[in-house]
Amino acid sequence: MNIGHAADASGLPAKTIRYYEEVGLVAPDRRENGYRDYDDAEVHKLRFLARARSLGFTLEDCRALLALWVDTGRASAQVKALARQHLSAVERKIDELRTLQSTLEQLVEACHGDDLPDCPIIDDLAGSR
Amino acid sequence: MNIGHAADASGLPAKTIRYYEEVGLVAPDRRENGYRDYDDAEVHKLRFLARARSLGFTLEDCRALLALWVDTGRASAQVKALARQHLSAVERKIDELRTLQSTLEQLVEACHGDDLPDCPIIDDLAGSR
DNA sequence: ATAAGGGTTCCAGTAACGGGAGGGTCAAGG
DNA sequence: CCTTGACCCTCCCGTTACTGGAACCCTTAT
Repeated sequence: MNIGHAADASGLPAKTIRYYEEVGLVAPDRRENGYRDYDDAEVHKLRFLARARSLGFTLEDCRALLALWVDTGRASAQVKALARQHLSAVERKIDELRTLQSTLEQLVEACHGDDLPDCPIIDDLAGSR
Repeated sequence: MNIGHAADASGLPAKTIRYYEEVGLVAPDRRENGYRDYDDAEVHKLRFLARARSLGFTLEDCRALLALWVDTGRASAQVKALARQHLSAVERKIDELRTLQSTLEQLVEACHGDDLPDCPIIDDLAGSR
């Protein structure tokens, strides 16, 4: 299976698939003409990666998850630990953004938004309170 | 004022201040010996930048905000528009992360996290439902 | 004279790709 | 037989906002 077809089958752009190969996440065979040749196992890997990335795991996380996937003797605790770690990071990020959100909301609300120069947002940035 | 002192006064690392100069956000004088020399106005600019960055504005946003700051005839509507745009981006990001969060929570909860290999998280990633 | 603690420039690396140049390959149609 | 179009290949650069490090200069104190 050529990379274009593998891209369709996995939902990943061909560019991304080549990149994943470059960083050692997949390793398709090569044909005589130099074309990459994806078998079902590699395509499955690609879909695994696409799903893991869509959940926000980093590529390094993905590498670890792939390893746990192929290791049929793994402890589910290992997977759970990774997922929980990632979940914590996501939650921290949400908290961060929520703080930003409320500050920005206050500023936006305080600003008249008319054609006069007086602006509480600029005043805040300039440190004049 | 040397860059080290300007760093202390603004809360930004010296490295960052040099970077801001490289991208044209600040332009301190130079002394005979080549050292950068920050006056109060430049330091104030640096603090403005530090505050804007802490609110999550991109450097390009910061460039625009600086321009609006020095333009004493600006309309506050322009500032408000920028802030609102940024606020929207933050809110979109929060929504994205919340979706991730709930999916991850479900997966984490479904996983026993023991020393057996059975793992709903891996199953999800592998697409076996 | 030397050592410490500034400062300077430039280069490389980060995460995860996307765009584009320049070129080879393959199947179908005139 | 040749061409066209759709693939494929390998580089290399650009993205964001810095951070670390190397190699070197300046100033001040001992």
